[in-house]
Amino acid sequence: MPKITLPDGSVREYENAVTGLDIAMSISEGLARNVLSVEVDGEVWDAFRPIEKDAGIKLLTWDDEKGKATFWHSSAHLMAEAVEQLFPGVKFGIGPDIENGFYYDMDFGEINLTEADLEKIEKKMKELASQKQTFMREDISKKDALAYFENKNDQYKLELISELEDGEITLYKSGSFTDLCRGPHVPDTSKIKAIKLTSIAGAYWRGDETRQMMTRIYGITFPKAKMLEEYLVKLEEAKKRDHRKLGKELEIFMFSQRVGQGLPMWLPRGAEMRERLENFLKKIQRQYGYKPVITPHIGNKDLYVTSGHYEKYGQDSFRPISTPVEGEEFLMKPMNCPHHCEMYKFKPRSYRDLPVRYAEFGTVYRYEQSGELHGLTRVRGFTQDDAHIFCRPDQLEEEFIKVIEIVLKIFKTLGFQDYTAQISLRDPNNKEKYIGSDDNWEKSESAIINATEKMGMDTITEIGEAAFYGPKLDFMVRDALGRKWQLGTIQVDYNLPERFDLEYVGADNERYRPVMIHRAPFGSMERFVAVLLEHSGGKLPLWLVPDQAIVLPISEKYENYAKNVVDLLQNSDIRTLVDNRAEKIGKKIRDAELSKVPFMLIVGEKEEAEGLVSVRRHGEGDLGQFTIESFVEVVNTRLEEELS
RNA sequence: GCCGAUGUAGCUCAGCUGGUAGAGCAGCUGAUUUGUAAUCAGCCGGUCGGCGGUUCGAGUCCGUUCAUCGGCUCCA
Repeated sequence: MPKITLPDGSVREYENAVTGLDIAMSISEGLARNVLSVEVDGEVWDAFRPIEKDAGIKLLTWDDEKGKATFWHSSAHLMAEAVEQLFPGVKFGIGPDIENGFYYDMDFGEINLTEADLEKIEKKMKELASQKQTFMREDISKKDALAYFENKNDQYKLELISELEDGEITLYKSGSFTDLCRGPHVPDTSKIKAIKLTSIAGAYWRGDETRQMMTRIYGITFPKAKMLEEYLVKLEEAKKRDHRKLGKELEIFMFSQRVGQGLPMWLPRGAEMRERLENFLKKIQRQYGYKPVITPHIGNKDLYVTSGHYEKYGQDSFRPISTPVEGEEFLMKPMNCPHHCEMYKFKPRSYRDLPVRYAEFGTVYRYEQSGELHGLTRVRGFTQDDAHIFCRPDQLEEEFIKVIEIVLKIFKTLGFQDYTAQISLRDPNNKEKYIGSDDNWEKSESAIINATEKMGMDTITEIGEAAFYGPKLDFMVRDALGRKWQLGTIQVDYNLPERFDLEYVGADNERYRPVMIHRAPFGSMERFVAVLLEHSGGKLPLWLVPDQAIVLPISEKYENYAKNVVDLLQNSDIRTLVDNRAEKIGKKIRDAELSKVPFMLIVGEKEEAEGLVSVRRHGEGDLGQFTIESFVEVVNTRLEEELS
């Protein structure tokens, strides 16, 4: 006689074991149609699995993330079934649901799958889905499970099973396909109405590059055809916002094969924009007591031997630069901290001098793997808005808080409201991956946790994600389309002060070791600008945008007046262009709209006669006529709002 | 680095089964002198990513290499 408690607190009693579907049916038929799975005391179950004991349940539909996950996981099975029918003998790895859809890793042996095959599989899936195949759950002993997949000659499933405990193994069967699976699944395949296999890619078995390369097929499915259409439209929108496309269109940056892969070059409009960002941060840093420093682009190899980076990354980096002196080697600097450590050592430091905060927009070079390069977000040469804070252990938490303030100020100014702060701690079961004493790790981890708590921040904590030298706090932002990007980072480091033998003299005249904080609120200028472009869709804030206004004379007759307007605006520090082409005003407006200039100033007979401009706002339209002075004021007010 | 795909004018793209390149936009020139998202005409522009091969003949087929894209892995 299970007693079932629903989320609203109501309790229903049933005579016998009851399934999620039964419960849904007893509420309404519509709900029963929509239910995908059911959460039973916090665990997601099949909606068709009998509940025998008292439980608190929640019926999951497409509107629940967990319901979606069930839907997509079942879709992965459906795809596997289709593949197995079309390509008998294919072996299966894993096929989970993901944030947007699902994938399945499969070993096709000698067969080379092409995009055209995706359509075939898709078609087969639709056929199978419409057969309304039910999913069946079956508990199976380890022995029987091994025997089953032994028979199928699927070494991947055998490997997975070998790692499972007897008694916790289940199979799911739908149509002709049986899979090792924890579940849960949707009641039947007919719920899967719209199917799109999106891409095909290679993926190492269990993410290990020394192991078999499998074929991964990504797909997404929906319960309604319209949802798929909307999703595809959203994908198109995302493509339009791609910073690689916008960077080209807006002339922000470029790459050249001849210069080299992953080596971005900032075009004038991009370089000016970057300078504005840098100046904005420099001003804040001055207020927070940072001192600018400048260091060279290369450093002696010994510097990185001392820092420990050479040992860890030397083999995967740009090769050292040799000199006429036998045995002398330099490295392109992969980070700025070793240089800054040496600067700390320039003179003896007193406890009164700390914290010392050295800031530098430092360009660094890292040999990223070629397949990993991606626009401005992943490059081989980039500029960090780097700074290193050398402080006493008792100052650590306070300094950490101040850095967080800077990061939050930047995010606020640039409109990244939706961010996640992730605390990355070390994996206590895998301590040999990290350097530094247990004691130091504990101290720095608690400093980060305390600082975020005092700032009242929402954080997520990831165990095992720390850098090898210390824990960190990373800021991830979501862009307008919900994609996640890592930007700012704050990292505690007890290791480099040790390796560089950094010291300060305490009040008791004893020598002590300072703590170091690495921090970069933007992360890198390249990545930040990339994210900013995608976040804004190229409609940059007025204070950053390359050209703030463009004057559009109606005809040649008003060119002189247009020139006057440009001069006046430039004198008021408004970045202004003029379009003097012999084109009609409609064409000039169209081109200006496409190039995303925030303000278009149309000038013709009326404007010249009365000393006015007709203002059109990008994406909004005509704002009416303004005097030059009042337009300047509109711009300045807007700038103040943005930077306040 | 690995798997797969792609690579034609500054940009976006066409070019069927091999017969020696084409459009729109941009640019230039001229005409037009224009009132809130494309005025018209003419012209310029490509050793079809590079190298090698097959062939009477290759943008089209093969090999190789470089770059880009989608993933995997990695990210001081």
